[in-house]
Amino acid sequence: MSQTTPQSDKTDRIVEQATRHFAEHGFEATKLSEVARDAGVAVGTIYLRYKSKNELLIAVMEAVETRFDTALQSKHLWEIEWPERFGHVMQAMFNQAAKEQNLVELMALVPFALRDGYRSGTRLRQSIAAHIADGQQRGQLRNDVDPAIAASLAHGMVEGAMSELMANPQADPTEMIEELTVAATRWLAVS
Amino acid sequence: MSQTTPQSDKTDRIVEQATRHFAEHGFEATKLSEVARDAGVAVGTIYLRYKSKNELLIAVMEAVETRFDTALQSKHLWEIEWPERFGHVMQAMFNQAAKEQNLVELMALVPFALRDGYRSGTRLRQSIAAHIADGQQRGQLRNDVDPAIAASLAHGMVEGAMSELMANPQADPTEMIEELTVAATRWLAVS
Amino acid sequence: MSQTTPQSDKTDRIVEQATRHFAEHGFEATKLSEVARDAGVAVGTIYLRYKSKNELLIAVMEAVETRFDTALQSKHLWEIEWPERFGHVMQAMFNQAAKEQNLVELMALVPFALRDGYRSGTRLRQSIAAHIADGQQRGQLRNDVDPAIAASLAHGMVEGAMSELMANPQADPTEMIEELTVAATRWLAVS
Amino acid sequence: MSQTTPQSDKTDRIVEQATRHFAEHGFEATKLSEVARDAGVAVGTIYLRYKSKNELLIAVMEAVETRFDTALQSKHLWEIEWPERFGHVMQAMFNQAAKEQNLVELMALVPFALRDGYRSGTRLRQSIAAHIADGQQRGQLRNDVDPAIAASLAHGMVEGAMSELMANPQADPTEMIEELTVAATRWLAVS
DNA sequence: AATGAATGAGAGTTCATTCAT
DNA sequence: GATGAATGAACTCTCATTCAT
Repeated sequence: MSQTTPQSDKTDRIVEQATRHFAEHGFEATKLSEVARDAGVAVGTIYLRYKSKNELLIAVMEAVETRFDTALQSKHLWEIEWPERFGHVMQAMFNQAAKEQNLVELMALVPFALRDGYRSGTRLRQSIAAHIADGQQRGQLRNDVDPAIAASLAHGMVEGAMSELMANPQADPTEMIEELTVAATRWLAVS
Repeated sequence: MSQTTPQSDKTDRIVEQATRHFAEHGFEATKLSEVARDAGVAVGTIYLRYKSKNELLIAVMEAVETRFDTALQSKHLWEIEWPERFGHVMQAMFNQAAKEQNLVELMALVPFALRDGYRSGTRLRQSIAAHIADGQQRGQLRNDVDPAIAASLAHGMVEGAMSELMANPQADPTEMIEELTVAATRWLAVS
Repeated sequence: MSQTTPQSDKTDRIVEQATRHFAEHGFEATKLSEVARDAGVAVGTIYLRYKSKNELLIAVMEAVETRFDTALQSKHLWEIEWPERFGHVMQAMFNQAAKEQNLVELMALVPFALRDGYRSGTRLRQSIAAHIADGQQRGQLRNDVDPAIAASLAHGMVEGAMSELMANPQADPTEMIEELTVAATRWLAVS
Repeated sequence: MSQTTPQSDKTDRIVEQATRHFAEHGFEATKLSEVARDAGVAVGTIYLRYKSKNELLIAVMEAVETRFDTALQSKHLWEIEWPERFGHVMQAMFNQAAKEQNLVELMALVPFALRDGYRSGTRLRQSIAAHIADGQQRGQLRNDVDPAIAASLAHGMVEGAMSELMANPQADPTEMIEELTVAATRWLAVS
């Protein structure tokens, strides 16, 4: 089903290594020569696919957001009732954030590199907003809250939890997810 | 009353301009030559005070955190009852975050530049945690929540709100603060 | 017969110009930008070959020593009997020293730049010591002198002669070589 | 007899520390701020006495040469007969060179820093030449050698010996002085 | 399409020198 | 005379980007 031409193979390896380097060292400290070396291609090959380092970063960030999105749009998730769904949504975001590790931090960095052309997190917040709107339509979430605003606050809470976890490695992830769920439920569920 | 030696004068201008440049362009894109020029000093003068660009960034971040801290520790704030205090704390953080603009984003960036020696946001989260603990002691906030966790989630929410505001300039700050307050109240106030 | 790839071509020009600049201005006063310009390459090209200015100096010094060495190890020289060989050895060192001009002075400078990793003159002194040992084995030179010590004194004498010649341009090189030869012969030849 | 005003006191300390720093780190790597600090004066004070770093180096080198000179012109030395005097002259130069350590190397460096205005070693070679001329007048040294040339070769030999000693710390100074004396005697003494 | 040697603009940093106090 | 904070020119080194092969 999925075609793997030699080209797409290289593209995949480039994005994979770029993701790793951006996550580990940040944007500026990532050297295209090292990305190329680790991807097993020549520097020039990267430039056949992306016009600049900036564009490569955009491609990486879009891939990250797509993965978040996919996690949030799994059919299974949309079938769960509220407020139980909170736990699952939080868990999904959290899992993804944990996998992507520093890329979550990196997303905050993008605006500096690319004042224009890229607004990180937008798609992600839209997916969360869609979940919340769904809950409102089902009458299971309070409808006195703008889904977009609720989504950005919820997104911020997950990032806050990740941030605490990174600053404080002995914190307990399970406890944090639970607290996230409790907070969201009290705040948004119909009483 | 307040002493202003020529030295401290220059230091102030350097930190002020560095803050502005870091906030507007990020760490790497900030040029010390421009910071110096805008502060009205020579590049070398910066180096009399800070051993490196990294150290200058640390100084800037510490000043930012101090300002947040000061806002959160105003005596007046600590005299307000809960859950009303939520509104004022949120407002205070929000005001400060709005003033510091992109520095909030920058705080997420620091770890890449200075993987060690600096953990941004820690002091700020501790101040919030102190407020929450205070509310618990007064019996006005639920005490089944760890203040440290609650603080990081609350901090995240404010950042999420700021992020939304920057991505979406026609969003209404007043509405966001209100929503922040409502969310925190439902989540943490004793019912 | 002799392969000249574009790369080795550039390397040669870089070393050639670096040699000239180091010799004319010393280590610190040599500007890589000027070396690059005179070699007809970009600064970055130098750094593709040498990790730092220090490494470039080492490469230059090694090339100088190699040239001295080659001059002293010419098969023809080793076939001459003692004490006649003194004249030829002295002449060879002297010619080389005259060609390399200030690089001889530069060799004394290296230790400051590279306290470690490079000991200049060592190979040269070893070559001279080999000649002297050869004369002793043939029974044509006194064998109550340690060849290593004799080599360092002889080497010093040549440098002293060069030094005099540079301080005092109207001195006569031929006379100095003759005097060097006489001194060495009286000192080391079996009577 | 010798007046020690506060000024000359400071001058002495400046030259003393400058000597140490130049000897230990070379010309370029010597920082006037450190010299000043170690001499217990302000940087500006150095500039009240010397117009530039170059001039300070000249002052240091002149002081070094003066010390060598003084050692070679001690009345006692001039009363010794030849060829015995060789041993004492060699010893005197050697002692001084050992004390001044790297300054001997530094003397070779001066020409780069000060292409004009200073020719190092000249006075020293003149003092040696005077000794040799004295031996010739007394009929105790061969007079078929130009004292100036002989002096430069002899000077070179001592530097060669020092150089060997620095490159090869387990070499025996006593043996080297002895060898220096033997060489000079065979070369220059009337048979 | 792929390569990777070459480019060169640009930044952080240092430190001799000055001069107001 | 003495100070030392301030200056700013100048250097080494990096790395995104290009392009001949």
